[in-house]
Amino acid sequence: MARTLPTIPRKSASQQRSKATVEALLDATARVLVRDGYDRASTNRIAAKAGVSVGSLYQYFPNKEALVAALVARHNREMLQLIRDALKKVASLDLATAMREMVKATLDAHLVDPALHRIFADQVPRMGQLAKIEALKEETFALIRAYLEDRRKEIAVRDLDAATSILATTVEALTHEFVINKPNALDRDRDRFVNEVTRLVAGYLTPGRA
Amino acid sequence: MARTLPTIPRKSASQQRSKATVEALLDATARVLVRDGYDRASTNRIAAKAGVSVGSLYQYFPNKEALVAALVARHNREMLQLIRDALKKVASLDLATAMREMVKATLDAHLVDPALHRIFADQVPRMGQLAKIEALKEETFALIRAYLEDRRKEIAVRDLDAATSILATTVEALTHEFVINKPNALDRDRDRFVNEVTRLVAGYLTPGRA
DNA sequence: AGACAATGCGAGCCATAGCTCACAAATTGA
DNA sequence: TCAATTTGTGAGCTATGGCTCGCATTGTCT
Repeated sequence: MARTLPTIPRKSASQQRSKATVEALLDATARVLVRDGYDRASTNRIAAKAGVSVGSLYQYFPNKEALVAALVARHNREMLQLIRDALKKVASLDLATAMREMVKATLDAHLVDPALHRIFADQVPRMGQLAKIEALKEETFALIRAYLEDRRKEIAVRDLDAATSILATTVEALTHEFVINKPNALDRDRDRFVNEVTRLVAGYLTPGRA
Repeated sequence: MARTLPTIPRKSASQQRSKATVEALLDATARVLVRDGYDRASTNRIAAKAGVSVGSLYQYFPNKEALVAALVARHNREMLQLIRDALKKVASLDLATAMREMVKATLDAHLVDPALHRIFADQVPRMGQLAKIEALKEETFALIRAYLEDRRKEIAVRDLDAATSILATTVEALTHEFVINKPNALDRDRDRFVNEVTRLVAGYLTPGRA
């Protein structure tokens, strides 16, 4: 056999292998969590689903908590990226439009993997490392707060932190509830939802105009 | 010893005894949940704390899930009673005042036992019988919806169900967040909070007036 | 008093799940 | 080629916690 191009170095094959293992474990964790729930998602089951042995699992994650926490982190990164992009795009637009885009982005974020997100919300205990489920909220808070700061003059609110908190919490809670209770919503339903939520928060920030 | 009044019948002493046992178990469950968290709250520990044996525990509750579910139900009953009373009082008042009272009642409800409520929210998995944690929301929904129906003409919303859902979810989420993040809030802080939330929801229902 | 029922007891069974460890296979570098 | 290193394996150890069951105590009724 002609061994073609032996000089081209494969870039760290071993690293590649282990990376794939880690990815497989995270993917399997997500699938098993969704299928069986948090309690029934044993590390043995997850490893089996990933096609690796438990031993390998514990080579990359010190315990079950850390494994799930890593998955949460990955999921939060994906969601947060959408929020970030949306707020970047509307930085220069008016408040009502910006709010609308933020609500839409939040909805999109929740549609990344609703089933998994629901498991996180309903079954994964927020304690220890898992408390970082909340990290998403904190980062979102920072993004929104930065935007509001920019537009401070246009909004009718004294305490910016309080307003940010109200905004972030409200939009998050409403979006979560909507995705859970209307899993089969059509585009039309989603538009209506976005309309209502936008009206709610925009009216709060700028009470003047209807 | 003079056995005084032997003729007066104790009303069903045995029933009384078992009722006390059940109460002790529920109280102990609450305390152990708050102290140790859901996972560490073993039935043995709870029985010990209640001063009864595990066997007695399983005489009144088929399993751990049912035990915690019973506690959740008791807690929800207490909270819901406050909401119910508040809405009954304001049935004839104007919308803004009614909203304010509802927000205040929701806050009071969350202050019944914040630590326990937090455990329910953060650690108790919403599955199986425990899903009834959500029952509180549904009943609150019904109460609010009935009120809004009464005042339909005054509010600027097409879909009453949607409005109710937005209202209930928003107030609940904001109140929850407030109680969690500001556990040592003063009356002054609470008033401010109630003001803001009232403005938010009242502005949503009646966009006309600021 | 005596019998029957209701309630309480708690050592221990059993299933499960997190995690370890001694070993094997793959990969790399020289 | 061959040792050294990285990566993978999975049977099984250990701890834990839900739950049972045979027995004891308390209470009731006649």
